[in-house]
Amino acid sequence: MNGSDSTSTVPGSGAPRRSDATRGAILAAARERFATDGYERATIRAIARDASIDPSMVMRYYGNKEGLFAAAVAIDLRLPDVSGADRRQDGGRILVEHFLDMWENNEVLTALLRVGVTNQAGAERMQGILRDQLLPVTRQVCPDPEQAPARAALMASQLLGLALTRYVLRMPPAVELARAEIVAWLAPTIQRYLTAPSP
Amino acid sequence: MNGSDSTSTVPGSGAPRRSDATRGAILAAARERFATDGYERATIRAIARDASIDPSMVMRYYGNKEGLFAAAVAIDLRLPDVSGADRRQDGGRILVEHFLDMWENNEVLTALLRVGVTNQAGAERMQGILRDQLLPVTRQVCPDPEQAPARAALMASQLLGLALTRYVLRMPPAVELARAEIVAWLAPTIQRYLTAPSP
DNA sequence: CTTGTTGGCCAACGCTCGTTGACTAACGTA
DNA sequence: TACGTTAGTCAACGAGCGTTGGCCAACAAG
Repeated sequence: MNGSDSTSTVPGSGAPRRSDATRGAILAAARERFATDGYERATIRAIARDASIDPSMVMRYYGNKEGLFAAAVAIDLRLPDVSGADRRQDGGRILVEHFLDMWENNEVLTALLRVGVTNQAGAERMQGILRDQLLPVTRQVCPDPEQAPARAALMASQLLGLALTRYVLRMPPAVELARAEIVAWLAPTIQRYLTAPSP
Repeated sequence: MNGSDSTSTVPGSGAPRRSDATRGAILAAARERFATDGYERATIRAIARDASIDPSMVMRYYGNKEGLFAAAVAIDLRLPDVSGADRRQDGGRILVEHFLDMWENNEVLTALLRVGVTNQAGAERMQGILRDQLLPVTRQVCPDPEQAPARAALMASQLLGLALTRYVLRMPPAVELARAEIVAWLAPTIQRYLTAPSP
């Protein structure tokens, strides 16, 4: 729905190609299929059909299915800075709200979660996001940097668990929770994992 | 590893069949494959190979792949009673410890989580477990029974999130958490979702 | 206009899958 | 011993998959 990217893979790099529209259509279709079907059931043929091109084009542009997945799923959580003294005490709420925004506007996150569960490359990609994006934020804020990995893992468990039950498994009571309820319940949890003294 | 079942589907019902050993071997192999590979990549041929029989036997005994999955994955969480006045204040810790025991001794849980993410029938099975097993316990303990679905969903999000990061995605910091650490961090969270006044 | 390059389609390959049905061996009973 | 039932094997089917290579059309540069 959003226009985060449409044509060229890396905007402003290299010469624009005549095929950029097709490349973009393939990536968009791939993201949607991976998000709804997971890795195995998202077939190249179905993705090509969605993009209204021939399956062989996918191979030409992205090499193979794994290459397509790698190109389609690039995630930048754009985590907000919560290291300021005024924001530190509010980090839980800020992070929960940010995650809800992300998950509800970006099908790539659903795609990666679905793929990570049945595909080793997908699982490693998620490990990388924890390590390169969530862990640094945690390290900046939590009391003892040595505890940062454990605290980041706990935060990931709660945030991914919410995404799992609400956006992937679509368990009715999790779907029916209002956004404000989720924030009210989860913010203290995340805040505790982030800054509370270790129990 | 545990001997919760070995031969006949429903112990003590119907006449024992000569093929009960084979049926059991098929179910055991199916559970293992579904747990490690998920639904699509767990092929009937591989399961039959593990059980040292012909793939057609699987079809004969369980009809088709969905039937095999339904027979292989039957989950009873055996949730402890935490409605007693003395246990109510400790429900969080008791439930977290119980879940850890379950997940570490029962590959069926991993199988169902892996399958639920990419398979509609699996997702519905998980919804049923929330509804029929976790929800009743929550309803008995939480202050306002009308809030039970929301509270149960919150508990499920944290507990399934831990299982996801630790047992499925195997994120290193989540794997390295000691059992006591997990209990110490998660018990207050679950306790709060269970009994704290709604925020 | 010619020619090289790029974008795209088509038909087929080899493979694996779930599933089927015919056939054989072992068993239990009379 | 004879026979129906059960357990199991074997070979094949149709379909869908990822992937390949050859071919044609549109464009850009000389």
